[in-house]
Amino acid sequence: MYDRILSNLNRHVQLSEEEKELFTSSIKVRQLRKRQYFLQPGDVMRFEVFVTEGCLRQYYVDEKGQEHSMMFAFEDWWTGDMYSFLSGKPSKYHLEAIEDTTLLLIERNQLEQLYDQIPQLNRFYRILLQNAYVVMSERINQSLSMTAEERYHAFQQRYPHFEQRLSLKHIASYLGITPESLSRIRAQRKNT
Amino acid sequence: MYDRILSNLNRHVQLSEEEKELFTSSIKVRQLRKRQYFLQPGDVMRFEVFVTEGCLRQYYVDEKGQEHSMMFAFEDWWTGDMYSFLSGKPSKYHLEAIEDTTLLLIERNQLEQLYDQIPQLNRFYRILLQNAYVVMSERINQSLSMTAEERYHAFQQRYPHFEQRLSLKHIASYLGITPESLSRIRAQRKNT
DNA sequence: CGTCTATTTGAATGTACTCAAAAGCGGTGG
DNA sequence: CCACCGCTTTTGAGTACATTCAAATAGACG
Repeated sequence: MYDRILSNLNRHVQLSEEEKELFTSSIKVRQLRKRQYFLQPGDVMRFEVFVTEGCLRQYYVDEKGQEHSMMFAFEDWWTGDMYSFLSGKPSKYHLEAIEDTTLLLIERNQLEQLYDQIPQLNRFYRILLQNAYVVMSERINQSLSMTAEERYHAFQQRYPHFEQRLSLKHIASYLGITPESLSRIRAQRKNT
Repeated sequence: MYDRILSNLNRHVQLSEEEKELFTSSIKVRQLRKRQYFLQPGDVMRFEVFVTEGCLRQYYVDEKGQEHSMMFAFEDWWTGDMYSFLSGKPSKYHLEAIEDTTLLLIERNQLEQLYDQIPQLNRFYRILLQNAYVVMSERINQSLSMTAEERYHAFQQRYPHFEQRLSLKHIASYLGITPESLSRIRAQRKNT
């Protein structure tokens, strides 16, 4: 049950058995079926979310009614809504399971306690966040310097396994282009 | 000298006098004149950087030779290159003073020590990073959902004071458009 | 003052979008 | 198991927004 999250922690910190015990005892489990929502706009995100199975999509619907995928979290990824989680204010995002999904949850208060009880955890979340930040910068970089086609290929290279598990529509909304455009980019590729 | 950085710290953590002493004793100071570089591609970023006076621009030059501004750090902001700082690998970015600038620097090793000596500092950098992350998400959001013109107005609203201190060219490269386009957007505004 | 860079303006071009319709695919219920 | 419905993907035609290239103007700095 907790193997995946513990080995995830273990990438950056070594915890004692008691610490592991303490950590896992703060975890809640949540099952979602495909198309179910974990969070919708207006909700407050009260948890840190770890995906053990399946995939969550975080997306935003703009004033024009367009969906924009901010991130996909497959098994072994952390996700959530940092802004809402920290500020306690309502989220702007949807968090939707795009496959049958299992989540592990840590509530905010619990996490604060854990920070005190397991000092290493500060380090762990710092590293997690730093990595997330670097990935984000990379993405901004790409949105500034690349064409739609280049962004698509960069996406394929960085996340080779995503392609099979995501619909064209979802990938397009992550890249910031229309499904039609992505379809054309793909078609073009095949004929070269 | 250290007032600005100490009151910056004070936003999120309360340090004792000894802790402040310890912290400031790890700081190096660096003066840059307008157009001087603090970092260039290939350099390794060895410092956390705090701007006390002036402004640093972080930018990236892509394969086509285009400049893309990733961020501007005015007085009272932290900046750097997270990726290079953490990994010890060469940076892709330029860090250029666009005004006469004063920087406070904390070397990586020193910071690691400070984390141990001043546990609160973990908290401080976590919050700093969380905020930076939220700002970044916001920016990705905008690049996915807004036109050039909308991004420009969002930029003006969020950073009303930047406009006077940044050139059109720099703003354009931050928004991901050409200087010509931004010039036209501005011209259009005036005639309505 | 002269030089260099930044900004503006114009015309032509291109990339990606919108709208529309057809084809493909998957799931559901009879 | 097949037929149907809804959703996804593809394809086409016309359009819009932003780019490129070029040249003129304005501004900054020595």
